Amino acid sequence: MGVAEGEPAGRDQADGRKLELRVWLRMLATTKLISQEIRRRLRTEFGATLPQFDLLAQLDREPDGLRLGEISKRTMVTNGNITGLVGRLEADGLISTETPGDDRRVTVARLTEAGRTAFAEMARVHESWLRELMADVDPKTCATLVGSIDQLQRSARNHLSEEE
Amino acid sequence: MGVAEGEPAGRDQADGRKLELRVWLRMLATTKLISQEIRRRLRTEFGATLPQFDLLAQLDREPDGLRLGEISKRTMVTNGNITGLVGRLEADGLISTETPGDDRRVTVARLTEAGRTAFAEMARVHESWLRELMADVDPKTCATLVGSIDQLQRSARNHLSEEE
DNA sequence: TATTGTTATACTCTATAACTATA
DNA sequence: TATAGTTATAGAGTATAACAATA
Repeated sequence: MGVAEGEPAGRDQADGRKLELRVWLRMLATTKLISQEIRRRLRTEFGATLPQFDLLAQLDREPDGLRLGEISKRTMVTNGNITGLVGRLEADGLISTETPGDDRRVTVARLTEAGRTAFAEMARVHESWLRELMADVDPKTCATLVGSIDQLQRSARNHLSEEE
Repeated sequence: MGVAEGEPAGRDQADGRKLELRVWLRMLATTKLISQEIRRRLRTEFGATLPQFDLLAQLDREPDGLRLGEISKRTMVTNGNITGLVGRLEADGLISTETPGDDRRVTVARLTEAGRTAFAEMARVHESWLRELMADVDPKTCATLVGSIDQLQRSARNHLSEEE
């Protein structure tokens, strides 16, 4: 979890047994490092949190809005906590909610015009932060990473506790 | 942030401009997916949290213990919050603290015997979880990932806000 | 009965700043 | 004055479970 691994770099290939652990520890540390920086900047520049940004990003690509349960799945935030997140964003005027159809249990959230405008700017700046933070990464490495991480994500999904 | 990217997979290489963003979003989502699972298991099996596990792991590789400030750096947890973490772990009997030298400002934490035993078991099981979750990942991909993520971490470190 | 979402709760993490004691 | 760590505080995240309304 921590940054320092405290082990020589040369034996990465040799010691295959703990390779998964090494990948995970590095990934966790790196993600923590970057996400702390991104969270800090989101807060100071936009007064937003990462889960809020994530939620807005999901709605931004769905002009018709999303049901709260679907938002919960996509953001990996539990239903009960979506209620609070949506409440805060609605209070800020960035999203609105409605019950669109006949099923009165359903709530759909979507971006307001103000929310769409605000998110566009946030996304633009956010992307530039990532380019900046990853400036020293070889583009080929970058391209490889996308696929490798996808593979990792699929594997993890397949082996979560007892489902599907 | 979210899991679904909602874009066709084929253009990863073509659209180089947003490659950094794509890497980051996938990495964040994957890390969240896995760490939620790991946190859940740590809690149910050992009553521990991820930051606690991280702290214990740092102490496990330092038989002489670590100063709190050093723990703070390695775990990327602020000084003020280390106090609380250390307090909880000490209350559980897993670590002990002392002022070893003449400088009475310094506090060093180290694993107790019980803590070392408990962590050994936690680490063993934790490693098996990772092997399980990453079972479908090609070993070569795994080996590549270690280096790629290291490169990414170094880049991010170099471009954090105004330091070093 | 199952589903959608809300409420309630408890705990932890996260971040900041002011503070104490020591050097 | 600078450093090591503590205390205080505020706000969010995280997880669980019980619950209401609807289907």
